[in-house]
Amino acid sequence: MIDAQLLAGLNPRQREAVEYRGQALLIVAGAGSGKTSVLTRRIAGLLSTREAFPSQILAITFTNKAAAEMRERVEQLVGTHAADGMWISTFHSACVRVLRRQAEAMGYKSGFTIYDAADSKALVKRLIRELDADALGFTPGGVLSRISRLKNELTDLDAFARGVDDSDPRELGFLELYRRYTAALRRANALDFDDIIGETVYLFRAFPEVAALYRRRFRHVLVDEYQDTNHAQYALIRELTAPVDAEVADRVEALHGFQRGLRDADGSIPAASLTVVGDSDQSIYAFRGADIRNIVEFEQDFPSAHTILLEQNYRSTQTILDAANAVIANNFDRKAKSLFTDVGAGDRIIGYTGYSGHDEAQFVADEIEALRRSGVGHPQIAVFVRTNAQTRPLEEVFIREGVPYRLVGGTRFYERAEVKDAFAYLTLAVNPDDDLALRRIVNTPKRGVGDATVAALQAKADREGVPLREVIREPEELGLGPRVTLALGDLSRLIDEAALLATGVVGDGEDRIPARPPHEVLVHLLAKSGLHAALAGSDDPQDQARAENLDELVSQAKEFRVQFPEGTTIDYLTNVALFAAADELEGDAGGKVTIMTLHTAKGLEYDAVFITGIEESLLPHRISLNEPGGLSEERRLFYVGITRARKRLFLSLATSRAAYGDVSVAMPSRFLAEIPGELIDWRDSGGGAFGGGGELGFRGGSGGRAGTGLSRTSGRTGSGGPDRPARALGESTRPKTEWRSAVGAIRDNGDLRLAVGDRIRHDDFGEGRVVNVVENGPRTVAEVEFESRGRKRLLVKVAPIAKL
DNA sequence: CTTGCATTTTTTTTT
DNA sequence: AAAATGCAAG
Repeated sequence: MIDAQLLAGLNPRQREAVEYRGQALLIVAGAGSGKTSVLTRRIAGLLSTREAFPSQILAITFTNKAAAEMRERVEQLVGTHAADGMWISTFHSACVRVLRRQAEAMGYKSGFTIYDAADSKALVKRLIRELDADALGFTPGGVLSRISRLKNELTDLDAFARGVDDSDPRELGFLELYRRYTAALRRANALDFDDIIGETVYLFRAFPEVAALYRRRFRHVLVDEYQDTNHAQYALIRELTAPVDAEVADRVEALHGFQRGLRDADGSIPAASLTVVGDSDQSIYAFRGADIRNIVEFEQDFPSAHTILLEQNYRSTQTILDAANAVIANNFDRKAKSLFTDVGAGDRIIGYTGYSGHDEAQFVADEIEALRRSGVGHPQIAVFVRTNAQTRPLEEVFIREGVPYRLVGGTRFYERAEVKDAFAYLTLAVNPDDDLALRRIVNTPKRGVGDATVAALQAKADREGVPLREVIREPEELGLGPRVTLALGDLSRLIDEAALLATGVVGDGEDRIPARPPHEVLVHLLAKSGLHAALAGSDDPQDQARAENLDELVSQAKEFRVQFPEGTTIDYLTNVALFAAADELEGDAGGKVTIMTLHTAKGLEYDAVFITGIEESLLPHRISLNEPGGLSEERRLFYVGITRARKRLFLSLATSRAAYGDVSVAMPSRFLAEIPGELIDWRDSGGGAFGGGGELGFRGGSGGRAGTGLSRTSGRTGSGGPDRPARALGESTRPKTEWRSAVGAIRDNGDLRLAVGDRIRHDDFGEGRVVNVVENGPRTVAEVEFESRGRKRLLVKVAPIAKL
């Protein structure tokens, strides 16, 4: 019997989700429906009733941060140490843990390197060059995404080769690239992100005893965000939750000296229980291979499955939920589901149309200040963007306005060149086979090792079938210049020293000394390689910043030491490789507003949420429109964004936006027309991004009335927004004409040039005379003295003006 | 082999 | 606008 305390405060559905016992359970959990509470109480229930030991529980989350949070909440329910033996981690962390333990079985060494996207790309780029494959139209990105798709589908090299059309030279070219890519990873003792999952599945399939070990151990498997699993992850779950034959079970128990565990009548170990939690409407990772069918077809996959729907939302106001429901209803291929709450309507959504990304950012900054004055603190506020590039104007305005913020994700610290260089050194200390790492740093800092030298090294390595690292062990044999020979010898000795520090293994492993913690290895490498000195000694201020980044890296490595006192250098590198953007959110926001992408925002909630850049070609993103299901996924992304908000929601867009060092004219997103007009209060675009002056040309600024240029042209001037049916219709039948025609009102004057003294006519302000022009390419601003309206500043490219 | 300058390309989202 | 690439000069 589950303790009544564990069920306190739960609604009947949630309670059922905690109490149900059976082989398979699907919890369809709408946004904000309290699924984390349900999951943690379900785990706590299993522990407190002694149905399971902590060690028998495997919970898979989407980010490390979510895992830490879940562990903490389970601990709060059942006591601090009860949760210790549980595995709560991401797919990738769990698989790496398995693979490091069983690496030899799969032909890897335990110290394998994990290649991130940039590493993989660098490798593919080189392979394309070597094969002259760009002549066939191959690009690194294209090849990589295809390889990734194949791996997510568990189509390995052999399987792909069997099905390839060998009359098609392009197909053969791709096969050769796939082959070389696979071979290079193998030789480097490296796995890419997709391999981490795939190789674990292959491991379980090839070695039933290994699979049995984990199946026997994990009696309860719980998977969060199930809608974002790809085929390989699905296969992994099937492997983990399959029964074990009697003979295999006997063998494994004998081999490891285990007691005879739980068995069925026929002697087999029964399948573990599986609980998955997900929401098809929040599936936003199809581009990464996530297959929505995994959740849609769960009941077919597990015929005994029980399904529970959680639709009551405990997060948002009814207004916000109405908007979310209306938007998502436009996705035609979904099961009807509609969130409701009993907290009441709350405030209306605020809409804003700016004339530029800066203007939009100014609106956000102003509203944040207003929120703060009304008692909403910065940590309760988040600003979402579709693409990382959008954060720039936000940052600029926030800095100018003194709005404290933290940026999550974006150009990540760990992706900076100097940081990756440092990691390449560290990698070589634990994985000497990693040729890519050696290539990266062999001439960083400069040692006079150019392409020709690297080619000579590679040639010898290929001849002898050894990694590059071995070739630089005896540089004299290469017949290079004396300086280069000396430098390579020094580098080789440095790697040996670092390897000794990192692993504590001397020579052939006969002797051992205590391994040093990762930050000490790092400090040694940074000092002795000259990497830090080369940057610190440079007169380029950017290099100074890079040197400081390395200092910062060292402090982070020390921080790792505090968190994981037993962590080895390999653990540290793994930790960094599997570090996710959302993991940065751990701890409190420190009094700051959070800026992040819509993707990173999934699973989070804030009192006030700004969704910015709600424009055609940004949300939905232009590229997504060419992909099957792309539009629906973009709509889900918008839905995810909306449902993050508890009390206040702000939707904004800009009519022109800087891109590629140019200004492009944007149209409002079709998604805006899907929100019932009465839910949104459209503000005009007044307010001075240019120092409190007038409006920079966009029509919505005229007259200070409510409503944007969009609603004006649709014949409405009230606060109701565009005139259109509130009811959601199928996408194809939905009338969008008024939005389309509204869009026609946005001007693009091309490269109209104005000079002081020119007379112009503005659609709203009438005639005026140019009194000043600040040339700034496409962002040229003209100051105009209007006869009736006074002085205004206009963005020449987009203002509704004509030269007289 | 390195440096500096000119030219081209790039931005979707991420474990 | 910034980063990556290509090319010529030292």
